[in-house]
Amino acid sequence: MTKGDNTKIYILAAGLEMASELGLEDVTIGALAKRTEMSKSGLFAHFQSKENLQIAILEHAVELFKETVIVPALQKTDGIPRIIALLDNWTYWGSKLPGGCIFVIASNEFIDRPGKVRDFLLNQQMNWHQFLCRVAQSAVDADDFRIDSDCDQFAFELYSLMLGFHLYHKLMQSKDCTQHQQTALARLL
Amino acid sequence: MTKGDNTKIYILAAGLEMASELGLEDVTIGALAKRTEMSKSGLFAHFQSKENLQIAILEHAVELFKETVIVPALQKTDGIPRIIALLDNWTYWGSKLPGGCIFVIASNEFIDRPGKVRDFLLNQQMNWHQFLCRVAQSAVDADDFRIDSDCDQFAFELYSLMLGFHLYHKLMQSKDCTQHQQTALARLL
DNA sequence: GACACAAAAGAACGATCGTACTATTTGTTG
DNA sequence: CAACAAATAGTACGATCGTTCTTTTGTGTC
Repeated sequence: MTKGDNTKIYILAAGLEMASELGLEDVTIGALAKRTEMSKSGLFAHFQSKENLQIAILEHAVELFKETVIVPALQKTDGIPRIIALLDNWTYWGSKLPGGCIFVIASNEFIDRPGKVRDFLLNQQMNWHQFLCRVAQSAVDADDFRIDSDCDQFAFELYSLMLGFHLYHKLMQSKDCTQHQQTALARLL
Repeated sequence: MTKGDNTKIYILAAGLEMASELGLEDVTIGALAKRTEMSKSGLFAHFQSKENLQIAILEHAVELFKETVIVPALQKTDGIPRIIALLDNWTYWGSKLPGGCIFVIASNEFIDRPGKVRDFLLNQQMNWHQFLCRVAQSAVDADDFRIDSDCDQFAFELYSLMLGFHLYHKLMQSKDCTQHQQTALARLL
């Protein structure tokens, strides 16, 4: 672990927080340099372009996401316990970032902005959906679900509940949304 | 209807489209002036500040939203027919804008950006939730729902499905998401 | 057609944008 | 400690940002 690598991680952590607050596009080199107490050029040298910085932030977020959400959930037993853990971990993940889950924020931001960042997000979101499908399938295999359950359908509905929770919690600061999400999940299971 | 009013409406229509593409923050005075073939200062004079422009775009969107989504739904009979119409109209509304529903885009954008724009969005989203609640209540009154249905819960789940559809459709371009949304709605009703 | 007022354009402001180039500092290795 | 490479800072670039002020153009009224 060289010095440059340490700095880079430090930058990316600050960049991730900033991206959650303002969106990826408004993580400007100058503002991020100020926040990390570096010079614009010193920071820029790590990434060579703003687009690379944006993708590096997302890659960093993916690593954190795996640590925070995926790995702990996979340690639970197959089926419903894992699904519940997944939802809990996802909520926790969103609570650690000021604007909530960076992938939700950035995905909405880049819906109509073609380029490498959008491509990355598209890929990440597809992977996430696939992962939810596999988790659902493992619940079927564990006999927690009816055998004819449509895993794609389940993944869509589960992620929709996360998106709903995100907006109700972060924008509207609804006190009931945790309960609403739990109730909806119970019916879904 | 004076000339200035006409121009203003024309600007707001272009601004709404641009905001759906890029987000409200990136609707730049200069870029919007180029798109409307006006001068920066000529355009600016209509709004006095960028914040006012952003709010004017949202107010314009609210008017359009009422015309497109709310009013036609209220013409349907109470209960399930109205709910189905609402979902259909909402989907149509999102399909007319390049980045999808401006309120979803802007809400995610302004989650952590305090100010008048966030306040406006917060209010608009609360109203939207309340409206969904009332529609659900009218379904209870029309005996389409069980009498003990929790309208808040229903509104949360219905809006979550819209948010899920939005992301799956606009970012991931999923072909199945219409079907998934329909299936989820059927179970919800 | 002259007058008054509204609407739009023009020009300029300091600030910040992303990026390029050059210098300086810091770390590692012989 | 010298030498070299890696990391960071300094400076400057044209472009664009939001905003202000002044000037021109357009519209409606007596």
